[in-house]
Amino acid sequence: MKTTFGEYIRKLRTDKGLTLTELAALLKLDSANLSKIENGKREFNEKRLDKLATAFELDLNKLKTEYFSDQFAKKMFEFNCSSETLIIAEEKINYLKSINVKQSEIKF
Amino acid sequence: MKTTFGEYIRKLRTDKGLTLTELAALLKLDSANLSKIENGKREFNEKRLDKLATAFELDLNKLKTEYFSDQFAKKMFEFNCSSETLIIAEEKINYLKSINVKQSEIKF
DNA sequence: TTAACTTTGTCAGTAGTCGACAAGTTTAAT
DNA sequence: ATTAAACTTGTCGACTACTGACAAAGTTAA
Repeated sequence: MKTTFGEYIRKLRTDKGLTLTELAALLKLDSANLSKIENGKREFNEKRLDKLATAFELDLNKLKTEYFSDQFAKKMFEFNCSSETLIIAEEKINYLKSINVKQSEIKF
Repeated sequence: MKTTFGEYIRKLRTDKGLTLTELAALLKLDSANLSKIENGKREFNEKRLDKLATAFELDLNKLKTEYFSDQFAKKMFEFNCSSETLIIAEEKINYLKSINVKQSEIKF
């Protein structure tokens, strides 16, 4: 699982013996654009994650993990972020969750 | 450091006794929009990170850590991602780096 | 060679972001 | 209570980036 998201899709597709055109149809997108996605020249739109999950009978949560980790890695690579960024990110998620709880408490 | 990026800016600003208008001028943006940023209703554009660093004499790397961790946390919170996402992200960064090294080797 | 598959380039349409301004609200001092 | 400064919120046009679509070129394997 250390591949990019594009490489990941490609593997899924070829393992199932599908052509770009066939998978593109399932995902409701152009085969040329799917090619670009697999080669990392376009982004896969997160709105299509559920379609991808159904196409390959995958767990959506695993897919989200694969997808968003890819997004984050690309950003951090591009901007040369320290690996501490991910640690702080985790802290912030908890902070956001706690805020959310508080807000719910106030609301109801 | 468990705050959002907006709260982080606000703290920096108020600690220095600056008004929105004053800081906005330093960052070359509208005070109304800076208000939205501090309140999490608009994004802080990453292109302005260096201006922010100079305004508060901060280390740009620390600032990037703060900024991108915030971005990632928000995404993960919004899409309810598993915390495994961050672990996989770290693996992928190493993968990207190794690819990059290989490409450099080929190129030169 | 030829047919299927894949890659690459381009472009118009569209969606989302950003700067700017106006109007409204809050805060603090008098 | 009045005022002024600080802050918030809503809106809108301009700008930018993303997306779908198609054509054309390149690759692969029979």
